Amino acid sequence: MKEDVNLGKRESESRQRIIDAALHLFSKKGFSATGLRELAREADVNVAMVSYFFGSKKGLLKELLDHFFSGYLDLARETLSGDEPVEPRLRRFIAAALTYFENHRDALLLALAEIPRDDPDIIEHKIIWAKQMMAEFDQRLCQPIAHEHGRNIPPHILGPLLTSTLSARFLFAPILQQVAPEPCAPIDSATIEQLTDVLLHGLLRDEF
Amino acid sequence: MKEDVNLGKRESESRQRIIDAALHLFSKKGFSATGLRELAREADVNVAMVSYFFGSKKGLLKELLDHFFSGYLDLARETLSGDEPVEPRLRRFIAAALTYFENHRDALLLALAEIPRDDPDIIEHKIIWAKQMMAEFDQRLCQPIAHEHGRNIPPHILGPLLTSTLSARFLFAPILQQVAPEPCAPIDSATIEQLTDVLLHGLLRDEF
DNA sequence: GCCTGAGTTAAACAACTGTTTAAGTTGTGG
DNA sequence: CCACAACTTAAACAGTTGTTTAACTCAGGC
Repeated sequence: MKEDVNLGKRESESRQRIIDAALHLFSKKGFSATGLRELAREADVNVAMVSYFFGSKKGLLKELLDHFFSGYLDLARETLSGDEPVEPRLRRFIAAALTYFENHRDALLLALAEIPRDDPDIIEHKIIWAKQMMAEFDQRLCQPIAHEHGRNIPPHILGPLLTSTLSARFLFAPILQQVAPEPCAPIDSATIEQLTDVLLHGLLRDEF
Repeated sequence: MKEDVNLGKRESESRQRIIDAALHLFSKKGFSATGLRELAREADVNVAMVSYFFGSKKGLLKELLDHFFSGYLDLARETLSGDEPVEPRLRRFIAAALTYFENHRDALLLALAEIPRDDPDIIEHKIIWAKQMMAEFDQRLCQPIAHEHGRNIPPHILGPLLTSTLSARFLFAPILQQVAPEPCAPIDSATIEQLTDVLLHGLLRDEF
């Protein structure tokens, strides 16, 4: 984050309204298709406030992505740490990630859209995050799984697999809500259990 | 597709160049962040040719998405049909989908980004596709899995789960290629086998 | 009350956007 | 050769874009 981004002594309400409006609009229309005047209107601020608080439209995007990715990394570290066998740790991770995604649906959709993008202004943050996630998954999941269960899944397979599988419901929810109501319901413990079951079976059971 | 979209008696090379350039640029930068002049430059055509061939920029997007989604639906129908048990059919589907995604990496990334978008001009196609996929998965996978394996996974969970899990490697490849070289290598049979293994274990094995 | 910093605004700006239009070119068939 | 359809182009257009700037307002501290 640039040093010249303005932060008041008190947490600014306008700033938070911009963030909320940005998450909403960016997730539904995409970053580039959302104009700043539309965003400002929804946030009830003047269009210049985005530059004032975030330096630029892209600065706003970076902040949203950084916040989301670092939250995800933090929860992975918290849930995967410890000396227990991998299974309870993986259970904890799955439940925590699903809850995190549920609570940050818009940010998740935005992040998923931005992951494969190659914008030079943004890519470094993503690379830093990806490296840290890969390291965490390798140390905390891939190696213990290999040790305890004899399955060798490299981190560049396991990382994307976990994140995508756990994201799936949320990614498709906006379109599936037009087909059936269930996908938009808040994720419940039965669904968490079901997805946990599928993933634990898939990752920790013996050769098929 | 609008009737006034121009199709020549001979397959137009310019048209195909536009499609190729669009897939490339839309997948890397997103639809809205890709300007038509940039696209025309890469395709070596005049900017008016997009409207000439596709009616509009959005017409081009619709065509790319329709083509991708219908290909995916077709392969699902082909691989999942028949009276065999669900396991060999699911195996076939997984291998075919991974190959399809490998061969249409750019279109996949574009489609994944567009899935949660709510653009009124495009959403109907996605809904039609989603309904058809759900019906296919329900009939061909959910019900047989419940029958043969006693696992009840609703189509609105299974559909997104399969598609996302099989997409994962490709979604993260552009960013992970900066971390390690493997994610960008063409998908090999060992990786297909590994992902098949994980999914079959996860979906078809007994309660954990 | 004054000063200062933070927040806010309206206007301006240069650049870009997708689309349209009219003219021109090319290829094919009679 | 001519007619016609398909393809191609350059220019124009109205609208939109993100950013900048200067002026103003507000709040807090001295």
